Amino acid sequence: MLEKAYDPKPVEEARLASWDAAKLSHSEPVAGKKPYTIVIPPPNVTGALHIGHALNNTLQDALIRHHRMLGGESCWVPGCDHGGIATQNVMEKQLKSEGKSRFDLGREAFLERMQAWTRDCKKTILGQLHRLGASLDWEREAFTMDEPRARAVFHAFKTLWERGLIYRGERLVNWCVRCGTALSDIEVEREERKGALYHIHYKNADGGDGIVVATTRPVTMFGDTAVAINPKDDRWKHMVGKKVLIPLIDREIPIIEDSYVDFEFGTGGLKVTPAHDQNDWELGERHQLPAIKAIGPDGKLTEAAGPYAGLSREKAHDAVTADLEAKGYLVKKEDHRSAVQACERCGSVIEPLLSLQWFVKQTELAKEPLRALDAGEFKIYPKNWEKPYRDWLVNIKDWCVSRQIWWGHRIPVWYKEGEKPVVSLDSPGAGWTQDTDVLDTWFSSALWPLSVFGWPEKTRDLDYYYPTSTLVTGYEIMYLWVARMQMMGHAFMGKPAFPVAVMNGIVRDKSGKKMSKSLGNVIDPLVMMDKHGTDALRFALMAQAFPGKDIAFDEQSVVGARNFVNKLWNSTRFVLMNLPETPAVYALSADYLEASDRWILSRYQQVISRAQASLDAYDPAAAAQELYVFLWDEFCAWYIELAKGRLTGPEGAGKDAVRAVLVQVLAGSLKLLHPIMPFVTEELYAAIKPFAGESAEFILKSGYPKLGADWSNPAIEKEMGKVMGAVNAIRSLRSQLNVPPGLKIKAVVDGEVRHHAYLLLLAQLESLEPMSGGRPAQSATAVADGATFHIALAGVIDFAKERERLAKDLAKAEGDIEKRAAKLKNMSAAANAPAEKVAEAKEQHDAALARRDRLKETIAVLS
RNA sequence: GCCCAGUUGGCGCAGUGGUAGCGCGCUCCCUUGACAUGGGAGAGGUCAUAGGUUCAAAUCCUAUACUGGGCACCA
Repeated sequence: MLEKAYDPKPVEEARLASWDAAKLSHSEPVAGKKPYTIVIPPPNVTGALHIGHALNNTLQDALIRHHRMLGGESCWVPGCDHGGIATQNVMEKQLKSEGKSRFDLGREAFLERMQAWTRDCKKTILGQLHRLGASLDWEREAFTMDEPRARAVFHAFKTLWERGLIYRGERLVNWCVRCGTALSDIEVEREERKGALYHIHYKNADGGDGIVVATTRPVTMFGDTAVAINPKDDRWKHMVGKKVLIPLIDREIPIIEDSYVDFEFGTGGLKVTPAHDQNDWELGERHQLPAIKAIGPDGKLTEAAGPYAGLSREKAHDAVTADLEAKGYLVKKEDHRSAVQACERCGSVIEPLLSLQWFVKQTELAKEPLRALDAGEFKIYPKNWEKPYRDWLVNIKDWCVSRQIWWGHRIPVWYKEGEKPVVSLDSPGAGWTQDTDVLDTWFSSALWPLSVFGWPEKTRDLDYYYPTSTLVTGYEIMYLWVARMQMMGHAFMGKPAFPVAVMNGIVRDKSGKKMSKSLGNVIDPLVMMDKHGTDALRFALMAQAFPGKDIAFDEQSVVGARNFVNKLWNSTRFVLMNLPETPAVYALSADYLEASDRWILSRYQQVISRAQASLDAYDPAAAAQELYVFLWDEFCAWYIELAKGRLTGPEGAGKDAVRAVLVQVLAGSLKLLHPIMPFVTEELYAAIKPFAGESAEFILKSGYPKLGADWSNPAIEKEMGKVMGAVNAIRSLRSQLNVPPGLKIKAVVDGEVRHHAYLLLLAQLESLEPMSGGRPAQSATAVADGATFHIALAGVIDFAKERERLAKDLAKAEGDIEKRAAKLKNMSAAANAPAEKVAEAKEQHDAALARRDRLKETIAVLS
């Protein structure tokens, strides 16, 4: 017999062990069978998983399990991402705490240490996924930097190079001074920061008045190669063609005209620094201006800054502004808010820096993904993400893929004095040296759906599993990852990597703030699992995972889910208690069924299709809620209570019939819940399956629930609705009169109501007789739809109070009638109101009238 | 500046034309043989605002306000 309360820990451990032993989540190509494939968004090896991973992976697991139950060959590929800069930063922090830097170790020793760290980290992460119940195909574990993936990366690089889509060139790139590397455009975040706008006087070289320019960053002036004005700007027109001197260093630069300059901003004079600003770079190109670097890759000023050379950006800023003021160059300083770019990984301010980098041309690669989107070959859920995705592809810029870090795939290009560079995995021979940069981590991530199946080899797996079926990931990496996988998929396989991408939201704290270590509001999924059980965490997340929406996560939701798990446990316990010890099969049959049986079967049938439809629409929250309400409010609260009538009675066909309904509906519900709560459902299924006539070793292999016949029965649902209404009315009356819940009372009924036995059972009635003659003395009245109940309570009833209570009911009823009458009037007057709806409204209106009349009648008798 | 999403009871959220729902919290009652991780009964919302379409609007349209996000930015 089951314990009184569900204890997750032993069940989870035992079930995981049995699933592993049976290799339940392993997949091999099966000829003629269409696979359902998902590749995991590989977590970075930066530490442990957070609650967002729990959401993302539960979502995928639910889809995988669901498809497996539907009979598909499901394959979910696990793995981790080496995580480039993010991971290197973690290691550098570690080193720093030891008082070292990566340069102290040297490249080789550093990479060795990274490998060791990676091994540990992978173990942690995969262990956590396992613990979460993720039915990943563990034999297919991949890593973005393992040998097969390295081959894929090399092949991709080489192919793109040969197609002329990769080039090296000196461009202005986003440079993170702290990380010491270039970044792509989407790895920088923009934020508005408070700053100042400095108006600086540049004197004429020949001694004239000169010009005043406005800038937020005076330090960049050492890289100025011109001052630009708008050709329509009369204030400065006379300056065109003249030369001015950069303050403090007195280097001569020309005044040029360009319509880019906004003469309403600042002073109308724009200092042009091609080496440190994108717009200035473009201006420089137009006017063939030289680019002078004033700031180096280390964030310090260069020789171009004369006396300030060697100072950091920040120190130089202070020194330069102070000197400008002291020497009278500073005309004005005003408060100014400006957009600053920050490194997404470390938050430091990005320096636009001219440097030699590798780029992947994007315009051509974006063509096929765009076509696929427009052709409906690729869909994003929820759909509103499709527009930003399209816009990004349309306006795409070349992708800077080289990073000046050590952790990553080294760029497979070799150089030798006097030779053309060669693309090769290994050294082409003596005297050749390899490029020291590594590739952007997203380069290997972009190949993930291909590389995990052995591409570039034409493997059986690749042929079978590619393209994958669904990608589930957070919307924050739609450009970084989703779009790039599609580009690579089209480029190398001629097909999208997946026809569907499902975007999950961000798990925030309960007040809606993003979780972060510094805020101290991080929720550890492991802690939640330990405290409340894995199924509870999974259910809590799924129940809130509305498509694309962020979740405000409150631990209370897990407690609620834990209670639900326990409810499920106990409902099974109840059913088992009412079954014989020696298993017998209770198959569903139409014989001996009562109204309540037909009612729950009708409801159950609807739930089966709705749960499936919701999951098919990638709406797990709808499925979870549907199942929650069905199980708790309908199966437990009503059906089990009604079943007790027969279960406490004598053995016989009727009792076996109710057992069959209990067993079959419960077993099916467990299957429906399994994708969301795998552990408890497996445990309970094992206990119930002999009675359900099933023999699958695992619930996952038991198939999706189906009903042999069509049990849909709207008439019974309506009929039972009336019974429930009557029960509620009597219960309400009892409660208001403070009748003890256990006390059985006598009642008489005026009007027609069916299923007296149900009323006796659920409303705690001793008897229910049809009213003969008048209303019983000393009684209170409950008015339900179609029937009036009087319960005799000698000595208990305060007539004044009873009248008051009924008057309140009457007021409600009158209000109700008013609304219904207005609606009916509207509809009747309208020519285009559907007849069916009008009839419905009429029926409701008449019922309300009848109810009011019966209330009035009762009140009249009382007074 | 452009675009997208959101605005529903104390809190978190469902609800795409026909009498406002759920979870949590709150109030009262109940340890009745599945479950107090439970049961029963309640209180609590003019569905952001203003217009419009419609017989009928939380739901469709248009504006406005606020919140969040994406994109692009004037140095």
